[in-house]
Amino acid sequence: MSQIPISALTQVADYFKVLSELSRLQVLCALKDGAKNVTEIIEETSLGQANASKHLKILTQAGIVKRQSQGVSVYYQITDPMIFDLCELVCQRLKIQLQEQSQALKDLDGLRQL
Amino acid sequence: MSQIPISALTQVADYFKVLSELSRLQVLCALKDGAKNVTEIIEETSLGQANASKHLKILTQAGIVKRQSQGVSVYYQITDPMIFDLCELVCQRLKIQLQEQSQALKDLDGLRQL
DNA sequence: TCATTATACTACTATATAGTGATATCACTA
DNA sequence: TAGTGATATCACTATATAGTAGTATAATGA
Repeated sequence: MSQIPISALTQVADYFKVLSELSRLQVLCALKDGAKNVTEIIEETSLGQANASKHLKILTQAGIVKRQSQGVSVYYQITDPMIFDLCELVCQRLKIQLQEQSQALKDLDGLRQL
Repeated sequence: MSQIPISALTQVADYFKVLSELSRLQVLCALKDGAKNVTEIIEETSLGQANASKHLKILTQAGIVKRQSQGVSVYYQITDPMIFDLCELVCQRLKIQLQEQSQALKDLDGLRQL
């Protein structure tokens, strides 16, 4: 029945999994305006060094960021700005859901007055 | 520094987390062409009954699907087709990455001939 | 060469959750 | 009202992974 092969769906799920951690989204936000080295990323995200390093590895392996040594430090940058489109779509959706909830609350409040 | 508040980013991460499981994507695919009841969903996805029920609850709580009792059975349907846009974007990206990898392999192969 | 700084890796703990069998609940029917 | 089928929930196990302390490696400068 499923037209889409499991293997493809698994890859999509894995991609979403990379984006499903607050810490990694924080790293991506830190890189939104351009490349930064690990120290800068740590400062901006308040992640521990080892932890930041681990997340950067995961993001690199997923092809979402790109690693570039420069002297003693390592610069990371976004490979694919598409991820911000993804986030934007999700944000819009969450906003709509909030509005609907708020409207439902109002309706409920109206009911109470009967 | 981070313009985006942690709380908003957390919600985005949570939304991605819901989409980061193969089983849940399978359920969503099963619902792509319209509402189905739990039995049909189980048949199409080969998930266990308890497991399917759990995933349907998670998808419902995330506002991605909608639950509707109809007699003895319960029908679920997609609330927001936007998720398929998300999947499509990710698929496109994965395709590009595959192409790049394939090209890199070719380049490596060319190198070998020198 | 030694010291220092930046980054990565290893080993570990704690937590979250996917999957599953058993049970509960609910709607319908004989 | 008892029985049946559909769905949800509970309790449990197994697994994955986020965070962290400590250590290793690599580049630079004294």
